[in-house]
Amino acid sequence: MPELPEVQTVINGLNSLVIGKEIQKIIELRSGTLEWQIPITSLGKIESISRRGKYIILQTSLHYKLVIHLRMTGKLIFERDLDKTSSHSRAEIIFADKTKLIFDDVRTFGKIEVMKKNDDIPALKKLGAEPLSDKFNAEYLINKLRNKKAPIKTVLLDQSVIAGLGNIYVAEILYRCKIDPRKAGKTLRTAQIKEIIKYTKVVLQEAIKHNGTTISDYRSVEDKSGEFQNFLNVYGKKTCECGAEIHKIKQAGRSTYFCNICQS
DNA sequence: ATTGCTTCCTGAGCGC
DNA sequence: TGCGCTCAGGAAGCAA
Repeated sequence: MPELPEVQTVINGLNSLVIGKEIQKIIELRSGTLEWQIPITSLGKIESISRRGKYIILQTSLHYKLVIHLRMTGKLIFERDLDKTSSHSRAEIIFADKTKLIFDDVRTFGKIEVMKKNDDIPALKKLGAEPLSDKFNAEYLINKLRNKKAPIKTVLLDQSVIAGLGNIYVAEILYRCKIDPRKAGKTLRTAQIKEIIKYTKVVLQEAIKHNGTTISDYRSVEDKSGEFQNFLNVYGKKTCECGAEIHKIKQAGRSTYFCNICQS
């Protein structure tokens, strides 16, 4: 599932492949995928691409923007042949130079929203700090954890606390910090909170360096798998490096993997 | 205010 | 071979 490193890898790919391309049209192949806030006949060229949390934002020259969320199985695949199709194509952005960007999404939760460049994106207003920014520091997280009775695992998945983490990276971060995912957020010591800050940045940067994690569906814009799955310590694992069994439990409906020897 | 359950959806994997 | 079941999960919406 695309989390921050996968989304960033997609953006890096888009930056080298679609900047400056004129959007001729966008075709919706499955209803509910594409949402037009306003009727638009011409979007213009793709001017810049940015990320906020797990959202991809494409700015166009005629003062519009496309806001894309891949959710669990969404992929943006660049294709030079207009006739090529994809097995679960939900929408296609057709460029004037006869290339296209396919939005492929098995589980159909992903969305593309077209809106005016200066309009607020409601979902973005709720997002917490970018984990790789200076705003994500000990003081910030201490404040956010102050009243959290919920387990730290659940808190770190909350996009209004940190924008961009998902189930895989939260598991890996807590493993590196040696913190039990079941521990209530507000009970963490300052030293532990500092560890979370540190390893969140370390793990995300390492994952970006390896083009993200591919468990099943995730692919880059050039349809390549990531490599960070080869460096996971707990997510989807049966045995810890220490030799102990990795525990798999449910927290707020999500699976959590951890080593109860190393993480206590 | 906080938390966690349910919902959306499809395909993989499993037992029989 | 094929059926039915469970599981995977990001985030919105809702209920406690």
